[in-house]
Amino acid sequence: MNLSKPQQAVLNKIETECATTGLRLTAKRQKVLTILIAATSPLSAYDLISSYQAIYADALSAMSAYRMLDFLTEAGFVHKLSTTNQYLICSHLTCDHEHEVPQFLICDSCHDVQEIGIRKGLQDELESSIEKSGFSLNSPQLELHGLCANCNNP
Amino acid sequence: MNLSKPQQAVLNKIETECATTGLRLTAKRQKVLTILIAATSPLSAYDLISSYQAIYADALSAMSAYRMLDFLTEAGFVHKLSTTNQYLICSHLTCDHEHEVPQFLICDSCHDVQEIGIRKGLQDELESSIEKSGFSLNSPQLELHGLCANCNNP
DNA sequence: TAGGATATGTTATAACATAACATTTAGGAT
DNA sequence: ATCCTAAATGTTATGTTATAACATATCCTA
Ligand SMILES: [Zn+2]
Ligand SMILES: [Zn+2]
Ligand SMILES: [Zn+2]
Ligand SMILES: [Zn+2]
Repeated sequence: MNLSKPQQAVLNKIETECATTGLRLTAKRQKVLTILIAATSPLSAYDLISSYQAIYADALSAMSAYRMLDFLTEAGFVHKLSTTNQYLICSHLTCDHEHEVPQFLICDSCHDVQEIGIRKGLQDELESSIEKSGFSLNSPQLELHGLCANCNNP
Repeated sequence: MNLSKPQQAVLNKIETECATTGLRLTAKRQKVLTILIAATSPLSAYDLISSYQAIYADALSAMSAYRMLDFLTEAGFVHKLSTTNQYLICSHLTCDHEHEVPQFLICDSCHDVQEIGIRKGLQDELESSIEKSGFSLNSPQLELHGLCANCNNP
């Protein structure tokens, strides 16, 4: 499986981070990551399984797929879109800035997804408005549905 | 099935609104609504089916359940939590103010859910920050996970 | 190189959701 | 009132997403 240069950079970054933190990036996990990095749109778990079979000529069981997706999500390399039950590589792995609260703009027409970071001040206000009620946030993630620029002006 | 006074008010409000707008609130839909209004926590579609069977001694097929949930959601009476695949009655049906962007605080410990409205200015900023990228929002709904006040201070 | 922790394999099944087509019901036009 | 049409519901089957439970393999460390 061939990755473009920027895609390879993402993989390298993850490898480095795993080496540093002690997370185990096994061969299978790396293959799964590679598929997600190369994907042009979010994949369902079973999409991933099909791709894996097609690309590596090797089976990936549902159980394993979910375990690996959990691992990668937990580590922050991958995000899950819970409105569509799909998984995608984080778009901000090779950025300098710290990773912000992920906010996804999901086009309901062409299914393109853009990951943007929520502005700090906005996030703060969101959090403070929430914490007034005694609620403490875990990890907010916003999934916003609508139409992308292309689909708006066809 | 007995509803408390405020619960009955919610149902009445919905009945009135349907009468006004021409939406058809059939007997089955009303029964489904009643269950959701009386529920103390969000229900999965299959929870609803079980309750329906238990309470009305009558079958509700999965197909029908999903169709009714779609209808009620579409009408704005019910919200779906896509992070948990559950449905719940809107908490703001009998409020005076217009319904705001729904924002759910979901306790990952006790599974309590609180529906709050996002402050107008915050919503505006969220939207404008998004629309700069040419994206036009459909109906944003925020689902935020964390710990509720009770579970924070046990 | 033994032993424990972590990861993966395997099988089965649970939980969530929709397709396709038949039948019934509600409400308006004649 | 009767017909007509659209909307709602019934029915059966199946597709899709996700996890349980237990076995085996692999990795790391002492
Ligand atoms: Zn990200
Ligand atoms: Zn689009
Ligand atoms: Zn609401
Ligand atoms: Zn709680």
